[in-house]
Amino acid sequence: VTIGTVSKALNEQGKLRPETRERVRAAAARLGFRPNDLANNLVRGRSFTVGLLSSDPWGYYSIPVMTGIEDALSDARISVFLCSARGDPERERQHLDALLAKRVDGIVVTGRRIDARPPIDLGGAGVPVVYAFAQSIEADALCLVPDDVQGGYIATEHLLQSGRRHLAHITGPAEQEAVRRRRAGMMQALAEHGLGSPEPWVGYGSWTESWGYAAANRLLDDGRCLDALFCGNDHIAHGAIDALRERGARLPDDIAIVGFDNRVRVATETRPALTTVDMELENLGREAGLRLLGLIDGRAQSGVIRFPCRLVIRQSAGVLAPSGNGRSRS
Amino acid sequence: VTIGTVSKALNEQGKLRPETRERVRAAAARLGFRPNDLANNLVRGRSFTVGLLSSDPWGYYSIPVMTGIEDALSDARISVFLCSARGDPERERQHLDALLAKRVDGIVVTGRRIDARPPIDLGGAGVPVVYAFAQSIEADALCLVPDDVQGGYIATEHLLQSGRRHLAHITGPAEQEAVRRRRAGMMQALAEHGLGSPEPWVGYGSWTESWGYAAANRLLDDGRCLDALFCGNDHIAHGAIDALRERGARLPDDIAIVGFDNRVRVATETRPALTTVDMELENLGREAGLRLLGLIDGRAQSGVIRFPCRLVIRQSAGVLAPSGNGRSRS
DNA sequence: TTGTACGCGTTATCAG
DNA sequence: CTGATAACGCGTACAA
Repeated sequence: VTIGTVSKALNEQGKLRPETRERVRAAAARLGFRPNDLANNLVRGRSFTVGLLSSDPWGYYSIPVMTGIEDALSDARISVFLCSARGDPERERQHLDALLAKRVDGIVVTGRRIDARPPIDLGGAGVPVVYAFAQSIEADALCLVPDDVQGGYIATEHLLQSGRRHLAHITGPAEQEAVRRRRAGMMQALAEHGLGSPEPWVGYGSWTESWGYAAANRLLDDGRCLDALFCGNDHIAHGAIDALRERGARLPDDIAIVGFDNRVRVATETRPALTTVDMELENLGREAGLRLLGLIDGRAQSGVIRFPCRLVIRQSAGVLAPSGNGRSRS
Repeated sequence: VTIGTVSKALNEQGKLRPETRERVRAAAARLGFRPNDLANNLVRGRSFTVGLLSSDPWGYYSIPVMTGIEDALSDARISVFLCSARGDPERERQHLDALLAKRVDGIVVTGRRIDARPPIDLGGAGVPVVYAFAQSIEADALCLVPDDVQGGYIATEHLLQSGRRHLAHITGPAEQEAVRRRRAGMMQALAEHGLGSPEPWVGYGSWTESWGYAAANRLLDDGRCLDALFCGNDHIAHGAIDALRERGARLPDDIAIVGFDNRVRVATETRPALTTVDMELENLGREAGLRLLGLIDGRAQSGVIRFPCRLVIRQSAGVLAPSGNGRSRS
């Protein structure tokens, strides 16, 4: 019935008579007693919390990453502070200060895009950091990102395997790393099939359905020889499909289409349903959580690690089995 | 140079010589010293954290709510634990236990839908709770939800103001409260214009683009007299627009369309761009944060509070000014 | 104006 | 096997 004994009873520690242990347990349950983590953490010098600093205002990509992180961390009984900085450096500072004051065991930084960003400023606090779906410009940071080259490769490979030879690529802004890398993966697959030149048509624009619609119409207006379309994301693919349908193309027979992102409410709803590339962000988040645990335990690691994407086959590019089988290509 | 003095210096407390205060500050900055919130919180008996328990696996609605909450709470220097239960009662229990052990000052519960759910089980811990975009079946809970009746009302009113008289409604599953309430708002507006009977066609289905597409096609096949369509969400509206366009209807001249949700990457991308109802979830989240602060400070409140929706006018229903001016109608 | 001692709720160590 | 005590890092009265 003394304070120290209770601790041992509830934590299965030390030598206690089973009867005492049970008596304490019963009393604890009856009183609704819960150990106070704050006090516990104070003496152990750890908070069993991590901060998730997100720059992605709508959570397009943060949500699955976050889910994965939580999944990996819940086994270690670690809770997650969500901090949406919304790209505002001022908010980021405030959140960071709060996290450090709360003595988080680690920090995960997620982005809206994978393009390298300035590192977060820890002010000398030795807190482990991992960038998930984000990259830091500092050399020794640990960054986890999807393998966009491999993603572009398996998308293209799938189109080529189904016998297509005249590809075009409608994609996002040329200055984004993901755009460049997906295009590089496409070129790599084409080259392996001896189709590297002349280079296929590549249209840079925005990540929107309207851009996909406009670009597809332009392709048809130009009267290009075309039997396959690789779209930089699912919204673009949706717009392209609408344009092609309106102009009377039979899909996928006349033109096969592959998208990117596997945004479910989009990809399953196009007519035909969209074959697309999934970045497996939940898995990336889980990996981020696991590696953060590693850093917390003192196992050093750094560098950019790319995780393979997966082809999700629906109807927009025929019904072939996947070929790339997910091995990394970058 | 002593421990207690530092506390006073950094917290602007007690009487100290300005020089000493400055000296301490300089040293603190140099050493990168940060007060340990855990220790502070332990003595103050508050953690300055709240838990956000989300049942919405993809964050469709949780994200804006969450953003608003964070916004409201950051002024009170409160951080947010994100817990995604994904509808799994087991996960919810675990998260809840963790939150209570961490001594959160309050809990916000968000849902995927507003339909009443069982209350969270606090096990007798006196922690304030507010349900945001969620409702509890218990009577005295504080629940904040959008006013779907008013939302349906302003959508319909807008169509009627532009001279339309033959409305139909394509919406989600009949058993969802939001579906019933939006429909009720529609009926109310129609009744006020003497158009309550015969009742307009209402199609219940799923929240998907493909359902909108199918339902619109069915309407045209039936050869119904139709000059306006109120869709239960933007995905449905997108599908309906595609179907109408394919069948040669001129939009919005032949048929005016209003959606629901103001999901930006959808509503701005339809052809024509979609006039739709915004639930202002970020505002709802902010309100949830504010009211949770109220509960924490001991200001009791309870009951279901509905927040008005706002009509966002684009091109799909003509270019009329909004009429309902946002006053609550439920 | 500054230093000292106590308490917050735990766990760990040691003495009984 | 169980009870007492120090320590975790801070704020805060109170003593110097």
